[in-house]
Amino acid sequence: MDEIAREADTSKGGLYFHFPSKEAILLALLDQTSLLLRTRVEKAMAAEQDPIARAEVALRVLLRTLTRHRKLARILAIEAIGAGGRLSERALAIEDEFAALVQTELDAAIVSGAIEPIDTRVAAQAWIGTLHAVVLRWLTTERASGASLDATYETIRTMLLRSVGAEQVPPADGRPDRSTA
Amino acid sequence: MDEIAREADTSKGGLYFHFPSKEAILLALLDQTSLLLRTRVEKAMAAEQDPIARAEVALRVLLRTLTRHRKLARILAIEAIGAGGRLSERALAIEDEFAALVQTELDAAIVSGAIEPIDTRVAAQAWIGTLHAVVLRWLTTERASGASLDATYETIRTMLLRSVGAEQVPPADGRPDRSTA
Amino acid sequence: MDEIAREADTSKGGLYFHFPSKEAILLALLDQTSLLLRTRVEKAMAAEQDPIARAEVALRVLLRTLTRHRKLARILAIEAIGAGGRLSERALAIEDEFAALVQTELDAAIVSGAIEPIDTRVAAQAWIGTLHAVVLRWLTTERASGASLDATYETIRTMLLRSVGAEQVPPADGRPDRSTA
Amino acid sequence: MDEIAREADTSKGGLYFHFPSKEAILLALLDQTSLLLRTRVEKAMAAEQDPIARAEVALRVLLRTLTRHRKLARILAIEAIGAGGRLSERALAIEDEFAALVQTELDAAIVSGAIEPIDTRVAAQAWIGTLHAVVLRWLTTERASGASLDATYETIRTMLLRSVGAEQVPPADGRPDRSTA
DNA sequence: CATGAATGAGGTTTCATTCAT
DNA sequence: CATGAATGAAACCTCATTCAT
Repeated sequence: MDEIAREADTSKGGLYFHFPSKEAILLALLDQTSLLLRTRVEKAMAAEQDPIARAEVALRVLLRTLTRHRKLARILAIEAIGAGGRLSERALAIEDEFAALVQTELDAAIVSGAIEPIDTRVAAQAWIGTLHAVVLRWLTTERASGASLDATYETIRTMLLRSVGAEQVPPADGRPDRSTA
Repeated sequence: MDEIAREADTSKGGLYFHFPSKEAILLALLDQTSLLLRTRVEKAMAAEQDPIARAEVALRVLLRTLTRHRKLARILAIEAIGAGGRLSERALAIEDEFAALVQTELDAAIVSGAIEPIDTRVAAQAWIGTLHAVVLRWLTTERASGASLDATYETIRTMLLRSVGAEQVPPADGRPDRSTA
Repeated sequence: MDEIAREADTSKGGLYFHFPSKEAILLALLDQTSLLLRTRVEKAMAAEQDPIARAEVALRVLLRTLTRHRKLARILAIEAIGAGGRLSERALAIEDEFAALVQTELDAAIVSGAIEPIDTRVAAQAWIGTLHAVVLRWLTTERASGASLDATYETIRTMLLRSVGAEQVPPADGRPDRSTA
Repeated sequence: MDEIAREADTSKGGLYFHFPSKEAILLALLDQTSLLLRTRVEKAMAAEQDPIARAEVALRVLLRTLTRHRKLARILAIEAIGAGGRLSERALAIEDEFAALVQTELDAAIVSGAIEPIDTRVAAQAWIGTLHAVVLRWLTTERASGASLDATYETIRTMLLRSVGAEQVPPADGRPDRSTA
């Protein structure tokens, strides 16, 4: 609490005026962070039409945003989960939210016939879990440059699309991919 | 330490006679657990010939063993990672060990032509990350029955094999799977 | 720390709010005590002109003040020295400070021709060491009354003055001593 | 106790077979050390006839022996005194023993007319206290070479002899000192 | 006699929380 | 609303002593 007060340029008493406990502060931080993430992810998804493209761009933006906010990524992917209590619950619930976002698109992709029927709840969890693993690895090694992360992303993008039997959609950079024509 | 001493039916002093610090106890616990896991996984892998089958059985045994030792799974998948310091390092190193096991098989599968070339380090991380996600979900929800876990496993098995472009190998129970013929 | 907190009518946590460690508390106590002693000693020295008289009054006031604060004398003369670490260093440094005070006067006495040339650093240490011995003896025996301490002081005063070859100066109580005329 | 057992090439249990407590071990160590010191000092004294020479050689041998056994000097001059309880008592009693040795010679010197009447108990304490101060300073600074210690000793020898009004006796190396003739 | 595993009281320090100002 | 001194429970660790083998 001393450190939080110092960083926030206020006093410990001031913190307790606004929040009932330390856990409440961290919970609020998680909420705010997840809102930031959701907003960015949903904005990017709105720019895509195809369900698979929407799911894919969700992951891409998630990864890009987390790697731009290393400390928040640490909190979401490591510290909150290991903290126990309501913090763990909330951190996992946030992952669930993003999984639900992905699941919705996978469901739509099944309806449109783009992919074969599959348990989309588990599939979405797997996608988010893979992203989690990549972020975790990046957080716990300093070498990983942005370039290597981009290469890593291309690899998992290919794997995840294949995992649900999706034809390779064009990369998000807009270059049309005619291989499926 | 009081709680550990109580559970171990000994005293705090006795603990410190055998271990130099609390961290050392937990580190030893991680080592012992990872050894148990490795032993079971490698034994199961030895019974398979095909690289993809070996990789697949590794995941299956890992999942089965972790779900049979809920507390150790909690420690490996959640608590050690969030604990910071050497404990986090070790927990991640253990995941890396299993990823390396999988990577070796994927490399062999590429050499044998069973799957297309791919960045096997990332692919193995993705596989383990997916398993991690499944275990995490199981740990943080009590409803999940053994049956639903088995169903979940079948889903991710299919996904993971597809993700590296592998033909669907027969399930480990020996029933031939002709769907890909 | 429990005992310090109790005596100070505060809590252990309160102590740690004001001091970073137990050692810091004791160090501060040593500093405060040595400041008190120095102040009294220097005030008394300022009232004397003759270097030997100034050195002598320093010892007299030191002894008088220490015997009026038995607990602090215990800490300075016994406990801090045996405590090890920075506490020992500081306690010895405090004795050195007083030795330096005495040394300055002995140097002046040599310059003025009042005493023969001598290694004043060692001589000052010897004077302070003699005082230390007297205080130590008084601290570790309860019988010693103020009267016997005064008699003891007269004996060591005579010895110390003789040790540097000083003519017997008049006692500080102002009664002129013509025995050396 | 672990450290003592290790240094003594035995076990903690073995220690407790021979001694009832840690304090008893240290007390025995003090006793043995003081016996060693007494033996050497009394042997050297026996070689001298003149009381003042005997007192002086006592101090010289004490200093020489302590500086040849730095660890024991530390224990006697610092650690035991600060340890509290029976250890402090015993360490001070040992200093008292040596003071008594010196006192006996000073008494004889008074009887023989070599020095003026004086409170020999206090005088002997002062002599030992001066020696204590010199040893303490040597123990807490590493620079002090043997040579500088010898020079220091010459200074305090002169001071101590003067302090009781003794004619300068010849130094113990046998060279007659005629300066006082 | 010797061993070393075990004990447990006590040590210092931390930190989320409270509250008088 | 804000401050920061104060609280005290709990954390990790130490070590003189005991005792079954």
